[in-house]
Amino acid sequence: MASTRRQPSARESQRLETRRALAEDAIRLFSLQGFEQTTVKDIAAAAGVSTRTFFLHFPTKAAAAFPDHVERVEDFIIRLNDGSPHVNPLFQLRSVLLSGFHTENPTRLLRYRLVSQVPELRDEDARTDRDYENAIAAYLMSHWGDTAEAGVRANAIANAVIGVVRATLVAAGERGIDARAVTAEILQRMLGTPFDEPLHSM
Amino acid sequence: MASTRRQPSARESQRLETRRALAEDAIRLFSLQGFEQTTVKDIAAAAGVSTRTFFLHFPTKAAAAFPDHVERVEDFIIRLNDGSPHVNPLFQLRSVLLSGFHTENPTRLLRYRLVSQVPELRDEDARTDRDYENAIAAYLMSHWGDTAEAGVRANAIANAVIGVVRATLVAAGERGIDARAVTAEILQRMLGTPFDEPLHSM
DNA sequence: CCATGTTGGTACAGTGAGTGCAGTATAAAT
DNA sequence: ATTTATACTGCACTCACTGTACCAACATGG
Repeated sequence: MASTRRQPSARESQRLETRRALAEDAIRLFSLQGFEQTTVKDIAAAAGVSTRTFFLHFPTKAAAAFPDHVERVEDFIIRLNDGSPHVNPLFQLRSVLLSGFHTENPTRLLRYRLVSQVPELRDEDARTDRDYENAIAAYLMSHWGDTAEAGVRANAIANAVIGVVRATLVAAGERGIDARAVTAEILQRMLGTPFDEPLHSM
Repeated sequence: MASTRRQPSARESQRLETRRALAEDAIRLFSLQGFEQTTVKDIAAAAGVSTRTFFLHFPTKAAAAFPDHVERVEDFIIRLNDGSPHVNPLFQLRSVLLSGFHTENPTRLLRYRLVSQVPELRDEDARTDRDYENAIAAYLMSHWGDTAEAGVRANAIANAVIGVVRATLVAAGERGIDARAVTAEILQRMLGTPFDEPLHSM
């Protein structure tokens, strides 16, 4: 693949450390004094680098709040394509989405509370969700074929299920409740009937 | 309520005309020379006003591409609450969403092609979708009650159905196809079984 | 171990979105 | 006729983000 995991050379580990410090200080300052009140200059100063360096690591100020996004999407794609090729892809999708809840730790829930309170971070979150949507759509189309109708159908379902998960996580962040059961039930209703079989009663 | 529709006074009509000109020139210039290549200064100059005036009418550059957003959301809410209070709210929701497709004219589809091609406008579009999501969630909760679980459920469903409609419109904008039938079918599958009755087979 | 290319970071100047504020001119209200 | 409200302007300012030239430290091949 592109980045085979080799020994972290002195350079690479220093780079990762800078990135980690930037993300940590960004989230800390956003939580502490608010997103708008925090300038990129503040974040860079806290991490001990120049503001120009910040933009070598993150494309926007908001992106620093989602430092592990690429890895998480990659992991999601791997888990999607992990199962047997004979299982119904919608069942596989549901299973992967629900198993994802197990990886939610307190730190991430704290981050979701921050995200749900800051409009700019919600926007950024919606932006990152598009990568999951595209991954889901690509996965479904790899099973359904590459026709225009399958494309619309795959994208619609991808948007819908990500919408459910996003709403659940936002609710969990805002009200601090565990909404996994509700999510499971709604996904069951939405994905329970196989979408790739024709509808009889309409 | 707040703004009862009276005679458009000389001032109000002038203001509306300025706003209309700004939106029209914004969309025209975005399509013509690209979003990033167009500055707010360009738009204001084309409309014959100062750049400061642009920001009296629209909060951001991207917002000028969605000038009728507030009215459309208001109209959507009215249509949602229009039906009989005894009809299943999910059926009412589906009906209103599908009837909304009739109001899509060529101009709006052209706009959607622009939106689907420009990341910044897609972000703005996602932002405006939140108003629809909140409207749907509020409507559902007005039928289901104001409990925490109903809230999560209502928000999840709102996110899901808006996700379906968004995916459909984006697909329609990108590939120029009429995806209403697919949307209708997916909404039928998603909203066909009443979510407010308990699930028996799980 | 030295020469040389590579890379993470810096300094600096610039663009453009968006805001606060102090105006002006004209429509509207009294 | 006087006052008030409002659509708009001009200007100065902040800050996110970019292009470019640069440096210093590391990596690599002979």
